[in-house]
Amino acid sequence: MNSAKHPIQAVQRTLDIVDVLREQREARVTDIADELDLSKGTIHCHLATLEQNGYVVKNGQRYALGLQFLDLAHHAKNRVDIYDITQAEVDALAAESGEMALFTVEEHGEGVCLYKAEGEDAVQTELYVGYRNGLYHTAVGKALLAFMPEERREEIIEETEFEQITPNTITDPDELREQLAEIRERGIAYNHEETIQGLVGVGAPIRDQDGTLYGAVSLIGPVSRMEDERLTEELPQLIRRAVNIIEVNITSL
Amino acid sequence: MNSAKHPIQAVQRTLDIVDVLREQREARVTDIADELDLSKGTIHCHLATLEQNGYVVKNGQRYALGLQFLDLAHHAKNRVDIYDITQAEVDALAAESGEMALFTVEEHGEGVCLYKAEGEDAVQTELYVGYRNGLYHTAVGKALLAFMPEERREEIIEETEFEQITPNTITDPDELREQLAEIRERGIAYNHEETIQGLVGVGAPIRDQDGTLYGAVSLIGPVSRMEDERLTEELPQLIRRAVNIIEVNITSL
DNA sequence: AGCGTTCGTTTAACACACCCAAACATTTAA
DNA sequence: TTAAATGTTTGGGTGTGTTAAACGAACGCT
Repeated sequence: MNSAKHPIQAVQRTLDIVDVLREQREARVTDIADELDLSKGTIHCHLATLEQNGYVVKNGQRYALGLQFLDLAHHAKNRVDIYDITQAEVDALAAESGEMALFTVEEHGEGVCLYKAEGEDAVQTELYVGYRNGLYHTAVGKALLAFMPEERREEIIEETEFEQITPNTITDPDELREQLAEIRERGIAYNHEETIQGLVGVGAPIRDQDGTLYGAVSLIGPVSRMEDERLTEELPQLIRRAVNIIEVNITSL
Repeated sequence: MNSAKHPIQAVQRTLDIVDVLREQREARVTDIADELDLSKGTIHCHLATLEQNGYVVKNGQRYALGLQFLDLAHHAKNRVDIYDITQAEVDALAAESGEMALFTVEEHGEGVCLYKAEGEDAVQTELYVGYRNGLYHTAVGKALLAFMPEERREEIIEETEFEQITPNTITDPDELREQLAEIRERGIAYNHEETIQGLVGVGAPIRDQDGTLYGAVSLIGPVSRMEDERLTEELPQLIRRAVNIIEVNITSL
């Protein structure tokens, strides 16, 4: 009996091994065997298979993720049609504002950063291309939630485990729903130190004429620079302009 | 009897499926089943396992690579210690020269592009981060070959299948060995339209004091701009400076 | 040097997990 | 409404992945 509830064991083991390598950067056969509670022989076979395919490299006894994943990442990214167009505009946003600019899409109910550009004064964060975030506590996330089909939104909110990351993080589904309604009216979403203390974000969704949601862009920076009319006027204006250019270009795809 | 010669079948199948998705961007169960000559049920189970882990997404009937690979790519990249340092210098190279600048490392006997930066007049190529190239026909590739341990070099040359990509491509192992000796003396490697007609490259290796090879950087541009003393003096000078800065920084790791 | 430890790798055999074919469900086309 | 083509589920047989144990290689130690 195989189905979604019964994943293929051998494949799942391989993915678990990959996950260990992702977290550890380097690991030996024994380390992984201990970690996953499997025999050394098993781990060895899996690693050999992965290595043959370029997904794993070994120097001496240490195994690590292979660069073949870069190729897959490239192809996964280019599946998103608007990637190229958006990249240029996010660069522009970063340059104009001096802050860090991000392009994020939704996948499996989470936000995935697809591109980031650093302006001159950009904050340094651990955020990287591929980083996954809960949608409920970021500017892009709320922008995405606000403008996706209601059905999908409720599905995601239902499955979300709200976590109090900072004092400002929204942990009540109904409070979130209220904010999302406001965002739909305003067209702009904010993150008031809900993810990291001292960090504020402004974001907006990217949609085509039919209202189909493609992703969202945002600017993030320190609370000291993100206040008053810069936060309520200047930056939203920059973002609106960028989103507009992207949306115009969607039609010509 | 399991060993490197007998990879785990189920895992290999999953990797084959991923490979199909890489090439096709989108595929249905039946497409993949036909392509790999496996039953639909089998493909379905594999895809379900991959989807549960975020490595595959499906809209309707169509399956595609998931963005989880971006995360793995990030971690695979950051395994290369000098990535951060090099990135900044490659950016500088691109800005100073106006051409396209690349950072490449060797893996499994091939060159893998880890970072690219586009100068103002940069040529547009299909080359992307993660792109794999034969070492024998690129500037970075020859720079890597020239300065790696002789044993490894011969091992790679032995396994290489030389292909006449352009009229200028080197297809004779001994001719390659001669060029590599010159490159070792000069410290600079060239690609004279050996990969793409009209495209010229200049590259140099990155090494530490012990002579350990870390990777190589290069500038590539149209033959019309890559001639005379710009090719023999100006660009090599830029590259030497960049490499030097990187090499100095290696010590402080 | 020689021993002991600690790895990775190989081996053979058994349990069971994967694959298939076919039935079912679901969508698309006519 | 019917028909065709697709995704999904099922159960059973076989070939395969797992394991434990033995082997070999590479250290570090006294």
